[in-house]
Amino acid sequence: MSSQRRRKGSGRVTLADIAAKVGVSKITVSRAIRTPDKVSEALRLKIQRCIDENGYIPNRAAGALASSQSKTVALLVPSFSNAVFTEVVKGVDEVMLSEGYQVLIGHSGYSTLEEERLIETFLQFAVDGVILSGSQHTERARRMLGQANVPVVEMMELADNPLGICVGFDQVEAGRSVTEYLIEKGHKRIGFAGARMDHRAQQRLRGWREAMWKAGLSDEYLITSQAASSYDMGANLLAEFVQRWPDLDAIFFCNDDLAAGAIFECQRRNIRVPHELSVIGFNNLPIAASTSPSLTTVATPRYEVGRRSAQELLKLLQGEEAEELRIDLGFEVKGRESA
Amino acid sequence: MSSQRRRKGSGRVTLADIAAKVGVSKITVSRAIRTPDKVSEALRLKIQRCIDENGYIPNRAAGALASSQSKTVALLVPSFSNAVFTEVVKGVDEVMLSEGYQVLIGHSGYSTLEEERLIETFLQFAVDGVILSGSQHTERARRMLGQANVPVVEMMELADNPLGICVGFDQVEAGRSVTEYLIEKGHKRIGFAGARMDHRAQQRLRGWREAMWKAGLSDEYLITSQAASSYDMGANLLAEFVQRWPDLDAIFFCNDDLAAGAIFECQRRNIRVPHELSVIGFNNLPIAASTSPSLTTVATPRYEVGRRSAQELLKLLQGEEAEELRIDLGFEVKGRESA
DNA sequence: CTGAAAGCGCTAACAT
DNA sequence: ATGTTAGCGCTTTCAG
Repeated sequence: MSSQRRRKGSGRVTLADIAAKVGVSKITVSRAIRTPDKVSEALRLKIQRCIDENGYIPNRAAGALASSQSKTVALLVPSFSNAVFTEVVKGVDEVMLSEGYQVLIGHSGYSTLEEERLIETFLQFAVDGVILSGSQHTERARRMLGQANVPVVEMMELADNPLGICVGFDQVEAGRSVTEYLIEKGHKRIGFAGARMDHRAQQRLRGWREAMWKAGLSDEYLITSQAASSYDMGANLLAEFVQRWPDLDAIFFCNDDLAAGAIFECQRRNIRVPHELSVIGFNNLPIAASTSPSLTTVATPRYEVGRRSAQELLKLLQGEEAEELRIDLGFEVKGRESA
Repeated sequence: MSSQRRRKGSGRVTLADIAAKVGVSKITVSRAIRTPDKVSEALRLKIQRCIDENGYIPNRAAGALASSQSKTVALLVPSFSNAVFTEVVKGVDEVMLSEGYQVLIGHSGYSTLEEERLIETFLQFAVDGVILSGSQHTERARRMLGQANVPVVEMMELADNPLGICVGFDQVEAGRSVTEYLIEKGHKRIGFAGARMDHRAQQRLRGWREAMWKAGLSDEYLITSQAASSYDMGANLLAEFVQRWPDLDAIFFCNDDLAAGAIFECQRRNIRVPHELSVIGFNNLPIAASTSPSLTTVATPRYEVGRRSAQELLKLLQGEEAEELRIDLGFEVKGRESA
């Protein structure tokens, strides 16, 4: 007859159920789970058995509410189809998992507006920290992150004005370096081919341009597209380059997908790489080592960026002050057959 | 003063804060957000302004707790680096987002034990539904899902005994089909090359074997590895095949990554594909259309599998009964240059 | 080592 | 159209 304002509840087994069955208080069950050494062994075992038998699964929403700590962090990447980020995700995930944090992953599709929407969503989940890709965010996203007062790490590039701290490498410098590598090899007419020109690709373009200027070479051999990067797009870009500038020495493709597509197109057109034309890519994705000829490219520390970002976030989460605001993990020009 | 059992709280702006500032009750603010038409326009506007000004972000943990629905679903994939699943994720995400659900993504690294761990974690988040890859799960995972009483969709293969419903295509049939395609082309010595032999790859292998038997052909040309799939592995497998069986007609690689790697190796070895050797892959990833020669493969409806899985889960979430338990989305042999 | 009471921030249920 | 009250399932705080 206990009727009167009955609520549904989830119908699942709760901490209170376990407590009642074992004949202890809720807090003791809670302790047995979270701080086992604060509960006598006998009791702990008894509680554990009851938990197993009843398939009790703690409700984290309740826990988060009570402790105002969700033990989750948000990780925002531009895209899953971009293999660059799969390793970043792996690095973040491994570190966070080992510290008992759950990583909530979102992909913005290279849209800062979608990123803003995701930040809002994840903030609703009361994430304890946020890892973002890049340094380009909407005003509102910045404001929300500020108000929420959560630690933020930006990765993959070194922001001038980091929201919190940033972990990555100098994309401009990388673009410059690899262009200088080509120049040192004696190339003069060096093109830049880009697609999906996100902020990082634009920085590489800037590096190319600076290197060309510095060497007194022309930066006219430039074709970029805002469309998505793909093997096909790489093939198309190559076709356009050889048609417009038949006497080109080399082309710097802003990523390995494009460069690999260009290599395939060269095979079809019987353009001998690197004898007639040098091709370089960016990122050192697995495909770079496998094509024929293999692809000269820039090796980027993606996995390490993920790990380090997570480690730094963890420090902030534990209340430590950041020592370095901009953590540079470097890059390396990887000479192979194509250039 | 008012001291006595004070708790920390999150320090963030809450619904109560907004209610107090506007001078209404909490539930009215709640309604203004969730069911705007149940609040007078004037009040709604006033509340909305206050929310914006104060940067209020609803706490979903609290909402989930109160309503015992989280408006989130879990999506478990074996791997992010496998491009097959990036499209599945995209399909699921698009559909779920459009219905106001947030998708929590986890990757099991092809381990059913890791999958079990993820299921437990996501169940702690009180997800409303779960989408799994494949039909292989641990006993404990099955039990947890059963007890949690959430709708489950398994995707990518057609389980004999689905946990809930399943959405995919017949992997055995696909393996058989593409082998028959080769047989019809007049090939007799057809090899099967596999890596990371997950359950789906094993089913394709079975299809190959069945087709070979049916045609009275030998199934001796078989090499598989439990190691991860990669371009390199494809190249290695090709090398091993041509060494062991120099007179082979064709090789069915269990996925496009392997097949592409094999194509690259053929280029290096000057093995003319398809004249000397036919090569086929599986999945029709973007690379299949781009290599030279382009890759004959099996087009699989990955994106559609994602969308449909989400749609079916949505139906279950709304309490509808499942009409079909096994939803077959088919596949298509995609003839190109390599076979 | 164990427990009682209070409350995290929100929504369901029952008013008016 | 708006409000009151209770309570979701857990952890914190204070006590013993």
